[in-house]
Amino acid sequence: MSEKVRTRFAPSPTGFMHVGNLRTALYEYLIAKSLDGTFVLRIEDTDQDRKVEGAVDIIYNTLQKAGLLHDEGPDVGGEYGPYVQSERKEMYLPYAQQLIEKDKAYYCFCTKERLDTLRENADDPGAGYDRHCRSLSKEEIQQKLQAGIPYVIRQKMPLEGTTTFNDAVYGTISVDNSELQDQILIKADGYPTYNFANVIDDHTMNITHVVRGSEYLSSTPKYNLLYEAFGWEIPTYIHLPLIMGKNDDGSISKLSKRHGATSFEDLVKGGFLPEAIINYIALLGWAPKDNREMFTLSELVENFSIDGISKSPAVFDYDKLEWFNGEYIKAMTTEQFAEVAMPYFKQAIPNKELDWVKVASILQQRTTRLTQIPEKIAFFNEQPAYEKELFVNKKSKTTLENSGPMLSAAVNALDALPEWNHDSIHDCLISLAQSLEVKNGTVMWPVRIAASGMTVTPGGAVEILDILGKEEAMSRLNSGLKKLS
RNA sequence: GGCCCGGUGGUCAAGCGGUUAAGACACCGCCCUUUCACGGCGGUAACACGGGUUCGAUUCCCGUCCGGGUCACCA
Repeated sequence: MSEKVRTRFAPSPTGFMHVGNLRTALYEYLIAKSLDGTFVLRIEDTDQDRKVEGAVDIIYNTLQKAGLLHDEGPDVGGEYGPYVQSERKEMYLPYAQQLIEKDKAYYCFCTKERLDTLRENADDPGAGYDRHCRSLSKEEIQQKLQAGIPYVIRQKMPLEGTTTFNDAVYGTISVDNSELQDQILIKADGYPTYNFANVIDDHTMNITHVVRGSEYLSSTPKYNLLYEAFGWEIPTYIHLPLIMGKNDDGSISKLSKRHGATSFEDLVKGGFLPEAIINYIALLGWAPKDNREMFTLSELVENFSIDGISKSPAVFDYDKLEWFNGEYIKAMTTEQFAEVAMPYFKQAIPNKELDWVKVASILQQRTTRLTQIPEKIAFFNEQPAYEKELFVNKKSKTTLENSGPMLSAAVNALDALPEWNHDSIHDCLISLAQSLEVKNGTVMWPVRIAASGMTVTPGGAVEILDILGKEEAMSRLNSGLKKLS
């Protein structure tokens, strides 16, 4: 019987979802789904000091918004639960004791203080633990245990030889065992360390593909030694290239807060759509066989394959994300766009009821981030003060001298319109330009300036007048006229 | 510093012994146009370096350099 693929996303509840984590979750989801497998969510909360209130909800919300729905997890259940490590606390110690019996682990009674001074006094920055307790006699151990001296359990690394493992993207990697520290498996508070809990949980939850960032590459030999000590089958390792950020000095490093918005929530707050974020990060470290770029989540499932994963780190490019975002915005219907844009409309124009679909229609092609919307439409709410020099435009052939007459003619023609809508305004102004024998821009420019007070606006003179409504439009035009006289 | 990994335009990236070395973003120019966008067309720009292997290396091997990661009672 061939085993079903199972991947897991195992975040710690830190209070935000870093895009690197989200990308890992995405690939885990894609690997599982593209292989008809199961995607599991497991919460890794073994660090009691770092507990953050509400952090688990952020994880749920993010996965939900991103569309990465898990098949098993704390909230949806499953047959391998519990899915929260703190609730599994009791099961780790017996496994660690099993390792002690097999002489693959040992009790360590060293205090934190001793370790600190050890570290301070070391000339070699990579010296690490001196294995002081590794050779304690059985009697000494019994004695200390009975005396209630706090202890941790450490993994007993082989002193010689090498450990080799295979990674689906990086290939075969060998490390000298002498490089490996006797890492802690069980902490003094009884909780397992991440590395230990990971192995136990992945095995007991039947995880077949361990997917994680390449920062774990160098600790993977330790995992393997653990699997081997237990006699467990080693999972398929899939290490992902890191997502980097560019620093001010031009160097790059692991993407972090100083590089700007790096959490899913921050990005959404910054006006990016979840679909665009997913699409973009899917391509950070993976490429399809063809050169396609636009993918919905389900299209990613169809096209994803492990051999398309890249080895080299990728710099997060906000410009490219923004391009994707713009593409997603343009692909919406106007009504859909109006809906997602509504909070931003209300922010800029809290007290007026405009024809929001019309507003959306002039904005949609020029919006790449939703947060750009308020400043673009604020002039509808209130006309900004402007200098009459705005009426001068070379390309439209407008000057301080001819703008007045143009505007005046437009006011007269517009005022006489029986109907006020896009087409009537358009035809009126176009025919005005024709009868005056000037280019369209020569009448449109002054009208748009007077209507908006802005040199750059979404939409042209016609759209703006239409949305403003006749009363407000005429009032603005007339005050523009006053300014020019 | 030790160990591990990586190195194709500014960025993401195809390529997997023989190519005029794709494509996308960004940038620049032109066109369209009632502003700005959108759209269309075009352009600048890359195989880190040095040795091998080979008839032939961006592709394979070695070294150098550069970059990153990792060396916690954090995950």
